[in-house]
Amino acid sequence: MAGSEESKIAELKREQDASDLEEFIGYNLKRAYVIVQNDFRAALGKDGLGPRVFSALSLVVQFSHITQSRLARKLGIERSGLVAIIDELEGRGFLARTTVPGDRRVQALVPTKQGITAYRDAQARVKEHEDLLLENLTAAEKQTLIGLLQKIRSGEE
Amino acid sequence: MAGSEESKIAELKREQDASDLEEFIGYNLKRAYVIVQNDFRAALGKDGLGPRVFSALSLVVQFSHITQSRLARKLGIERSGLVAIIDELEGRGFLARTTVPGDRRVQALVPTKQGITAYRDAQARVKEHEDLLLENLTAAEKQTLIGLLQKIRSGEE
DNA sequence: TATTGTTATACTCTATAACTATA
DNA sequence: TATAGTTATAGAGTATAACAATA
Repeated sequence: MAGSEESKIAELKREQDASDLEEFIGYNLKRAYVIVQNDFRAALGKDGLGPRVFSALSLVVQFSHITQSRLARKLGIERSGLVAIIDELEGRGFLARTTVPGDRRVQALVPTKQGITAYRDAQARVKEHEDLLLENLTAAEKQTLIGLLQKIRSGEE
Repeated sequence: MAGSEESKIAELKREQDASDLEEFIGYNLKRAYVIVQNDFRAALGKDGLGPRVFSALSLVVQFSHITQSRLARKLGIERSGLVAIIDELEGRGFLARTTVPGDRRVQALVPTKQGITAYRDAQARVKEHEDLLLENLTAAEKQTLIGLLQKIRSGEE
């Protein structure tokens, strides 16, 4: 009877998991990403920073006086797409666009004290949520995962 | 001199990689996903199937006579979002909406011969591209990655 | 000529809500 | 009442192309 029950479960599992799609890295990445992203939004709440805005703020806090062009390159998005993100961060009072003596084209992005505090707070909350979401992964597995994802990313030009 | 050159490279690498963001699974997932997705689109060309449409076709080929509701659930999207995807596949002649005797609400999705052929062809091309893109990962690493991603996915309700 | 920030625009993906026809 | 498919709509996210100011 244990055998028959096992086979029933196995059959169910096969029907659920056997899809060709499961073999594609891309499909698995997408599905996993959606889960983690939803968790991210839950962590920071309805009026909290979105993932893109959070990432931009993170880099501005860490690399004060970075220019928008450099930031866009770091984030892997277009300069034009960054404008709205910086507008939002400036609107929230988390950073300032400052002029740079010697090159009046660029606008160095400088985090405010409030911005730094908000980032530290958000960072802690996202970390906490992510840890809880991924509690069925060991620390070693998480490290392996990050390593493999960065290996994929390392091929980018 | 080798030492000084090494330290310069190390310093550059540190500046590039030291970001807090790199510690987040979500950020790494997103960046890796974008790379693989772009590769996917390159694999199937400008007028080829998009990732979502490919995924839907895959499941219809594999689970013939699946209903739209079941398919949407399998793909993790809303019923309403699936309509345009099925429209496109039907427009390309890759599947047919067929009535089901006994329940006139549902429309069983049946792949055409052309649809099956197109899927097999696309599947092979995507696989080939993905293998090339990820050639710096060993087969074992790819298996590990898929396993870890599915572990994340397994927590979903 | 090239680069920085910007605007305008369009396209993809996705969700929510409401409708219809069935059950 | 509930479900399947559908429509309408809106909001992210992103890219492309063009522009003004500056180098």
